[in-house]
Amino acid sequence: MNDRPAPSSSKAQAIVAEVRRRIVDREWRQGDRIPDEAALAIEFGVARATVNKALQMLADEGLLDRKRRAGTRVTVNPARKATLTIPIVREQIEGAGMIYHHRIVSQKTALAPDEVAQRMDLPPGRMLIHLQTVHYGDAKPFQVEDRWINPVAAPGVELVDFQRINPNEWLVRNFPWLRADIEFRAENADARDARLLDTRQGTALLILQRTTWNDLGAITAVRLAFRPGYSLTASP
Amino acid sequence: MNDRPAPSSSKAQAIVAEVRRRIVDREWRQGDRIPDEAALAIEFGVARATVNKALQMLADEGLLDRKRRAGTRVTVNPARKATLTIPIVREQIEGAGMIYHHRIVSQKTALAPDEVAQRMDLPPGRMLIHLQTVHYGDAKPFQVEDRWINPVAAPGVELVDFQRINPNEWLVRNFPWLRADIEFRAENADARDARLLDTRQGTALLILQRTTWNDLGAITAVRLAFRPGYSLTASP
DNA sequence: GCTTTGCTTATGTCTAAACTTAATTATACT
DNA sequence: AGTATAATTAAGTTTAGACATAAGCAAAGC
Repeated sequence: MNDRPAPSSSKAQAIVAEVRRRIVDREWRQGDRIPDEAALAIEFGVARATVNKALQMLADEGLLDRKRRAGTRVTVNPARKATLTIPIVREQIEGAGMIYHHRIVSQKTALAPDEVAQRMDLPPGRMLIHLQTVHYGDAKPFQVEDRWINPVAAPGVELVDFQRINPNEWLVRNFPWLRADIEFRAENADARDARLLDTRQGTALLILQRTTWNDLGAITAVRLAFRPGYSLTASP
Repeated sequence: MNDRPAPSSSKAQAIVAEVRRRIVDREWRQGDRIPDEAALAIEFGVARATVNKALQMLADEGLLDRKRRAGTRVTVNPARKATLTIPIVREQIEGAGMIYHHRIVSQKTALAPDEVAQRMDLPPGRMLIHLQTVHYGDAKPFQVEDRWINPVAAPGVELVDFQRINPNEWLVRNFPWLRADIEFRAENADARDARLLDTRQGTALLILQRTTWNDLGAITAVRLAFRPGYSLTASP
């Protein structure tokens, strides 16, 4: 129900819960300065480091604002954060109890279009691998993937048989990334999307667009179009 | 470019960076067990607690898997996490240098429809406040909000003048929540969406649906429809 | 062979104490 | 008054040491 790391029962967790309660019950109002770490340490009978850990968690969550010397305040307008897990398609499909398979619709080496080169911070004129893949769950199309891979940052990509392992899994297993851009959007299905996803042109699709980099430059830029009606869940 | 909490320069941060480098450079491969905290503490010349902090950060990020006694391993299939900040509409619009205003299209007390009652975990037959709002940036529609508010969990809601303060801001400032459900979806604009967002019926819209609870029960359930073409950015 | 039991180990958590650093407040100076 | 400077404070970080706990391992028992 709350943060990931938390193994539920620990002094720090208990403090997190209690502070959260005080905020929700409005004992501590938005903008209020709360007692300092030393005071809370005495109140809860723990070391200051433990209070520090608890308050840091709440600050990461966006519920508290902390500044050196100025103290800790309850965030006034918490622009709350949500964490979303971007799963591996296959695991997602199999996790839902369906049979997974994928199909490479097209694979070729091609000049990066301007739009792609720009997204990947590459000079124009680079040759990239272009892959189009459909992922199926129980033989029904689940996701359409349009991917460009940079062989400079992902050496060996030319030799992979993507019929056997899908492009995402191969990349994820072989090229951890340092930085990524992730973007969500809604788009009306074009003719190709519609055909591959077995739906009508114009249907609203959830689009995830992601570009990843390692120390050698952009690894890959991908556009994922989910099947109509798909919804993505985020946890606060 | 990386984690939120990080104050950039600290021993723990340096360790995070170095471990990340070793993973990216494949000195430590996926599935490999890495040296234990004690060994890394000696290697980096710091206390074990410092190594622990650094490795915890990387584990939270999903790059490492840690288990008691079993040691720490590089995650095999990192289902990476992304954080998205759900901003206050007004701040978002003003932050983009536009003039913000909102318009309450309708406000009434009404019986919760089944679908809404279910989403809010409420027994059927509850009276809720139903609000429809359009948020504008420079007089162009930016977001359409369809909201149900539970007066039991948000007492005082009946007395608020939502022409003056928009529903979201009032709620956020007065009723911090404990738990939330957040969901993203794409939908084709219906007639009402199209009219309010000044677009054509059928246009693909990004939809954010969110329900929040405090200790008194569900506070509010809201469906936000963003203007066509809007994209949401997440950071890893 | 299979299961149980206990030992061992790596991480998880906490503590007390120290030092660092940003930011506020007070003070002295112009 | 306005500005520069120093003192103070609260959070940020680190350390060394301790104990807790889950999980792997091996020996003993069935």
